[in-house]
Amino acid sequence: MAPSPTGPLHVGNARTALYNFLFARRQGGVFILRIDDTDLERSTAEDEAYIFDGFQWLGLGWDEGPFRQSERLDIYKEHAARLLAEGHAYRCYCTPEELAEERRLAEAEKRPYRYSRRCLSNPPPGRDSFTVRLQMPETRLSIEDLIRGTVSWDTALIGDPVIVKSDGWPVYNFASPLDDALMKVTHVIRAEEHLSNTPVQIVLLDFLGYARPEGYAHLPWVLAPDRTKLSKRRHRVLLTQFRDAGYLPEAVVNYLALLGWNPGTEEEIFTLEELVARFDLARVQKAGAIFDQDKLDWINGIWIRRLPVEELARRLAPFLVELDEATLKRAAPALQERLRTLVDARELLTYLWERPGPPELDPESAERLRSAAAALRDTDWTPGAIEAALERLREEHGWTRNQLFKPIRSAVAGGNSPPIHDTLALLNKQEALDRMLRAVA
RNA sequence: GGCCCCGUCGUCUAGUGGACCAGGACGCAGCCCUCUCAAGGCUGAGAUCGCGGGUUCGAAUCCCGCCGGGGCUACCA
Repeated sequence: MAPSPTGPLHVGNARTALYNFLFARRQGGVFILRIDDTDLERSTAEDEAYIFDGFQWLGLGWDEGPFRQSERLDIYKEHAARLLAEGHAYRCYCTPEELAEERRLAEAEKRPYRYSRRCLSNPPPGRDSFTVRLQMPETRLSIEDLIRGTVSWDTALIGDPVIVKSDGWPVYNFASPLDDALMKVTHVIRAEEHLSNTPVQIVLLDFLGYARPEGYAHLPWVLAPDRTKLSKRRHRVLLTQFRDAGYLPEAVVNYLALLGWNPGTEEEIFTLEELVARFDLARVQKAGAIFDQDKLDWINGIWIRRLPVEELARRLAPFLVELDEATLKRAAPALQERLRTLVDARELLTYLWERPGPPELDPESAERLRSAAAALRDTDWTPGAIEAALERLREEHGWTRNQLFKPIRSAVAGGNSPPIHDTLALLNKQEALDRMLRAVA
C-alpha cells in the first residue's frame, strides 16, 4: 500500500488500504507501507501522520515500512541514468510554454496530441534545465487484471512520458513501479484511476529488466450520492471525521469491505479476521459504488450492540465528558440497544447534566407524579428497586405504564431517555425527587 | 478528440444460457411488541437487468452497434 500524503486519509484510500491488507493477509504475504511523497510541493508531515493514525485506528498493521520515496532519490537517479545510457530515455529541454503550444496546435488541428520528440533528435542548444522522457516503443501490451480481466493497449498511441522532473525528482509513474519491483511487490492493488498508467509502468519495468508484478487489481471508485467523486468540502469522507462522529473502527472496516466486495453469501457482518478469511479479489465489483451513510449507521449500531458493556462504556467516555466513569458503566447497558453512533448517547443522557424545563401536566398526571415521588422516597436507588416500587404503585391504582411513566419522564428528563427505572437510577436520588416535586409545585 | 474502464430495485449487491415474470441487505411504508427512544419480529412497495439489434427452443447472462458515466492523455498521484 502506497498512499500519498497530499491530503488527509479519506474513505477511498482507506478502502484501498483495507483490500491490500486483506489480500496480503489472506495470501500469508507481507503488507508493506510506503509513502509516495515525490511531490514535494503537496506532501506534508501532517498528512503523513494522518495515514499512520488512520491505519492504526482501523487495525491495519503493516509488516514492513514505512518507506518514504523522498528518502530514495539516489535509487531513482541511478535508474534514470541507466535508462538514459541504454537509450530508453532521453533528455527533454522543451519549456512548459513550448509544450503547451504543441498541445494547442494539435488540438486546433483536431489530431490526438503526443509529444513531438523534438528533443530526441535535435534538442535546442544552450539550455540546461531538462526533464527525462521515456521513449515509448511501438508494441501491444496487456495485463490480466484480477478484477477486470484482460486489458490491453497500443503503446504507439502513448506520448513519451516525463519520468524525471526538471527538479530531479521522479514522477509517480517512474518511482512507483520501480519501488514495487525493488521491494518485491507481487500484487499491485490500487484505484481505478491508475489503470491507464499501467502500460507506461510496464514499459519501464521491461526496459530496466525487472519482472512485472504477478498481478494487478484496479479497484472501482467510491462515489458521493450524486455519483461524482467524493469531495472533502461537501462530504464527510475523512477517517477522523468518522471517528469524531461516533463510528467504531470495526463498523467502518466492515462497511468499507462490503462497499465493492461481497462474500458470495448473505452474511454481512464481519470482523477484520473474518474478512481476511473470506476476502477474494475475484469478487470485487467493477463499477463504482456510492458511499451510503445509512448503511454505515446500521452496521455501526450492530457493532455497538456487539461490544461488551464495559468496553462500550470506555468508548463512550470521550463523547460524554460530563459523566464520570461509574455513571458511564451504569448507563452503558441501557444505552447499548439505542445507539447507532456513540454521539447518539448525548441526546439520551443530556438530562444528567442539564435540568429540563418545567413540564406541562394535566391534573391527573400531576397526581400520579406526586404519588410516584412519595413512593420513591423510601426506595433503594437501584433500577430493580425503582422498577418494583413503580410497578406496585401502578397496580395499586390501576394505572397503565404510560400514564405513570410519562409524567415522570417529562419531569425528570424532559425528552427521550432510557427506560424509566434506568433514567431515575442514573440520576442522583435527591435530584430526581426534587425534579419530580418541582414539577407539581 | 485519442486510448482505456464501467452500466441489475433510491443505495450496496446476488446472478457466469433454463431452478429469475430477477434473490438478499440498507433505507422507506404498514403491522406486532412496547413507559419515551431504540432494539427485535412479520408484511409490503420498489428493477421492462442503460438502449437497439442479433445468436439460441430459451439471454440479465454470448455477439454487434449505440447511448450515458468515469479515468488517462501533467515537469499531480
